[in-house]
Amino acid sequence: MTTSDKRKLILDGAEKIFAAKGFAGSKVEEIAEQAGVAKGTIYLYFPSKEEVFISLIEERVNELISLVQERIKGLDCAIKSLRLQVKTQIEFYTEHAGLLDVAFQYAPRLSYKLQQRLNKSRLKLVQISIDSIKELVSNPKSISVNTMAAMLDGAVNNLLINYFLNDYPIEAEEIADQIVTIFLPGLLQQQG
Amino acid sequence: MTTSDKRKLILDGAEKIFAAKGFAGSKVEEIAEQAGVAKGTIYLYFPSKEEVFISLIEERVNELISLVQERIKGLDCAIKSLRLQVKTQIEFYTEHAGLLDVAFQYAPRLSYKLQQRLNKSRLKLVQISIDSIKELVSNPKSISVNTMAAMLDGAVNNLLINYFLNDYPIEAEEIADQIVTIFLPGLLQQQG
Amino acid sequence: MTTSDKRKLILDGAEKIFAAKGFAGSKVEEIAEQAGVAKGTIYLYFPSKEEVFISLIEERVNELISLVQERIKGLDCAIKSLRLQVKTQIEFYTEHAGLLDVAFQYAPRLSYKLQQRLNKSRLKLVQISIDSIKELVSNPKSISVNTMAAMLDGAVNNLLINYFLNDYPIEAEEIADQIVTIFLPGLLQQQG
Amino acid sequence: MTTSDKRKLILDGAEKIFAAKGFAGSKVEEIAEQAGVAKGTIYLYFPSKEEVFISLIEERVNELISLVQERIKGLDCAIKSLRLQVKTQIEFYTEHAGLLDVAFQYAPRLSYKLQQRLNKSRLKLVQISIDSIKELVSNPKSISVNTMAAMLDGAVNNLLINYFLNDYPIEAEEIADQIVTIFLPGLLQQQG
DNA sequence: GATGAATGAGAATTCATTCAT
DNA sequence: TATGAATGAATTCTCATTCAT
Repeated sequence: MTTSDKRKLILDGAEKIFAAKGFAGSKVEEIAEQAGVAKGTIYLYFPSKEEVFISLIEERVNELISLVQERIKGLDCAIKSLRLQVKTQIEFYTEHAGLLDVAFQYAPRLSYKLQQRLNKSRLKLVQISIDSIKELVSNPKSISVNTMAAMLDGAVNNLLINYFLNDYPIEAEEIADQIVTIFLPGLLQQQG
Repeated sequence: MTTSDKRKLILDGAEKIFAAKGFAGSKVEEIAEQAGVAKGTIYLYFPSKEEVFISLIEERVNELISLVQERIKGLDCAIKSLRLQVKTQIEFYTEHAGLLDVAFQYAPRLSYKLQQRLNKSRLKLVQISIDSIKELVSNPKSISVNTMAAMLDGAVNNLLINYFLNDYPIEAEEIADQIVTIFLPGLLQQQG
Repeated sequence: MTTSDKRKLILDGAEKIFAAKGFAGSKVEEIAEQAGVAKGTIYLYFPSKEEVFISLIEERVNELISLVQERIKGLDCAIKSLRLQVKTQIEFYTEHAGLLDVAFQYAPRLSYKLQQRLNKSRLKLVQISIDSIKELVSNPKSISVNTMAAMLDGAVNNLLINYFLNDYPIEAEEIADQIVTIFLPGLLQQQG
Repeated sequence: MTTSDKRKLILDGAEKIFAAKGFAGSKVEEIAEQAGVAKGTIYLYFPSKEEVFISLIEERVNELISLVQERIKGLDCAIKSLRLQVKTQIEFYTEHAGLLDVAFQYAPRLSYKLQQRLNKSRLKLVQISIDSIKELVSNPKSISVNTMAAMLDGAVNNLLINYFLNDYPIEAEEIADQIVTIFLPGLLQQQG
């Protein structure tokens, strides 16, 4: 097993625990157990519990971005592209349930330097939606693309939380359709 | 000073600290200091730190609900009613910045009994949006009112976070307009 | 029991443990137990184990200095004064066996700021001998008073360690006599 | 490279680290690094960190003894012999600054068996001074040779520490002269 | 022999809660 | 009622030692 295999093992274990219990509620020992390594091993790969946390978020955000970019590459229909972006995001959030919420929730308690790193990741995430909306609404009339992207992201997120809370099965296709159905008319009316 | 005055004092202090530092990051001592009472006094009014937390959320959610109900009472235009509901929510969230997010974030780490209480509050919140949308869209075609309400709530929330992050001034009127502008077309098309 | 009583209790407990086991070998829990308080209580009075250590040394050095100054006050014979100073030092070291050695041993591992504080105490200690020798040897011929004081202090210290190691009973009178017997001729020849 | 070469490498590395940071403050990893070997290699040559420590002291003490014996062999003047012994000790202590102090400081925390071994080394060291004083003071009047030797050793040690603390350059000749100047008269008066 | 990744017992420190005043 | 000193369970991080390569 290579060094980066073990790093991945730890991050995967950390994700399960952090997503379930939040940052403060997750014990390093639990993470180690979940990852199948010893407590001390975690400190060979990361200098602190906080650094495990930040690294995990950065990793996942980058994965999501790569995934979206790869999938919508070459699509020529802006509506299809938006829908696919939303769907990919839903699938990813579902697979990493709760993690990203936990992530940004804890930001204010981290050191300034770590907050900066987290915020960079957060901005990368919103950028995905910004790109998709830009493609769709080239000259928005009255609302900025950023604002529209923020609404879209929030709607996606909260709809998922709602599904989780009610224990509905998450069907990415269906949810993506619902989102697009509600948003598309409003977005299109923004076309200048 | 009456008993309920002191209770209020404690909850107000707790809100400031919880909103800034999250549940785990907030020390009882800090809350006491912020409230201007001694640490021990808090335990005269609440049996535990967790109970302070839950009581605070319940209190604030009830305040928001009363406020919305009072404001939209007697309005006969559904669109105006929706807009006012959104605006009120924005003003309230702004005043209690971060608190409600913190609240629901911590839910999974509380005991089952306390989670039940928190979820009741959460459902009450979504209910506000459900009521407004029901008024607007009496017979939705393909998407449930709950789903639409969840999107709306998520969009409101996230837009606010976006404003905070970018240090834009929060103008409730303007933000409410933006939300309604994007959502209204989609919602109206749902009219069966 | 007043606040300073408890502080004293902790320092007394710490002295026993530090002297017996050194800084690194002493556990905060043991110190607490020895002092008859809970582990957490120590952190009400001192911010860290290191601070307990430094405070203890400072306290004891100040006590020794006061004791010597008080005892030799008013003596007009320099030889008697030197002898009394040596004797007092011996009695004090005996009562606080090993503590001061431990103290200065650990200096290099403390932070710079704490080292400064320790060194101040160390200099205060040597100053006692310097004062006594100055009184005896007003115009030293070839060796500085500081140098002579350092030899005297070292001899006192090591003689005591030697007694401890061999489990001889420590008779301050006798040891003071031995020191003075060996040193006096050499010191007097330094009289310019 | 032979087995004993590597052993020497490790002990030399250990000395630097132990002298600078004490026993508890020295990490096996640092010692390995300083010695230019891997951590695991140390455990091929020594069963534990403690054993590295004790072996180091024994080695150095034996070197010092050999050095003194060799140098004063054949000298017929007892005073010159004493002075040379002191000077050799000073040179050795200077070269191995701090090591021996560290050594005996840690004795109480070692296992009984290891303490015995350390004490044997300590006695060997004092024996050097005892031998020199015996040569000078064949029938001491009132103070035992051991006692005088302990004073001498303490004075040498402390004078060196004093020089270190004040950052004076260590001139073995000069310091040996100062020691002998102060001690000789007292010692000679002990001649029965 | 040599390596250094992995282990896990052990220690310092924190902080919710209690309780004597 | 109100206080805040005292408690000790719980948690993060360290580092001597082992062992597979």
